[in-house]
Amino acid sequence: MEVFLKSISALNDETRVLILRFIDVNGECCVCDLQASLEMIQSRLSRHLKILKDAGFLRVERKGTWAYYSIRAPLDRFRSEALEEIRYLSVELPPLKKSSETGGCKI
Amino acid sequence: MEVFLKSISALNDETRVLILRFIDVNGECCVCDLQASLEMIQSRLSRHLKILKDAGFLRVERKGTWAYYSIRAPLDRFRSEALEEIRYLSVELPPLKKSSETGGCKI
DNA sequence: TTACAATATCAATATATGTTGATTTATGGA
DNA sequence: TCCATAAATCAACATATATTGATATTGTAA
Repeated sequence: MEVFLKSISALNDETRVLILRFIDVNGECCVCDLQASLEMIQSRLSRHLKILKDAGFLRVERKGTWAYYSIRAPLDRFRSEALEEIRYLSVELPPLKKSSETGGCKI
Repeated sequence: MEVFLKSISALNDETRVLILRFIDVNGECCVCDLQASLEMIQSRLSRHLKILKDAGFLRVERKGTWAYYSIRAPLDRFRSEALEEIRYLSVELPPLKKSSETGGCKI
């Protein structure tokens, strides 16, 4: 029950659904890319990324001071179905801004 | 997005997951059966049933003063997967008390 | 070591959601 | 009609969660 509710409550927020979808579409992103692309302040983004990671949807890989988030693989059946459902939502997704490649973050 | 989040937020509560599972296992139940079986006060139960109904998981059929709730059929793919997931949770399910058959409700 | 950048966490506040007891609505019977 | 029962809704309160700005942590380079 706990694990199920953890997955569910992680999905129970429009911001996090957007983040999941964005990473699903664009692949691995570092936090500052997400900040730039989704126009969210850092503490807010960091919080939601942590919730999605703890619920088993995302994984993090640290490279120096950067943290790269991607969809965790493999996802179990239910999380996979949830992600599939999110793929079919009509969401206006902002374009990816690769701030980390075009001259560093400094956001 | 709205519809998806409505489904998710309906599932985002241990009480409602229990109610869903209980009705899934026992079939159609009236509110006073649920009250007796799950030991919940009426207003609390009624609230959660409404949320599950509005989210598309349950349907109601009124028979006189009684309201009978059952799993809505057919469920769409995602709701169906969610229900399937709930079937595999290790939940201690109280036995059904058919108060409505054994001499009326009067709870 | 010091400084700085990226990220994580904390504290305060605002908003949403759950619980309860009281009230209201709807239905059926005397 | 009047009353009783089942169920829904309301109001007050408690708890949980999101947002923000500030602070702490971590890693890198001078």
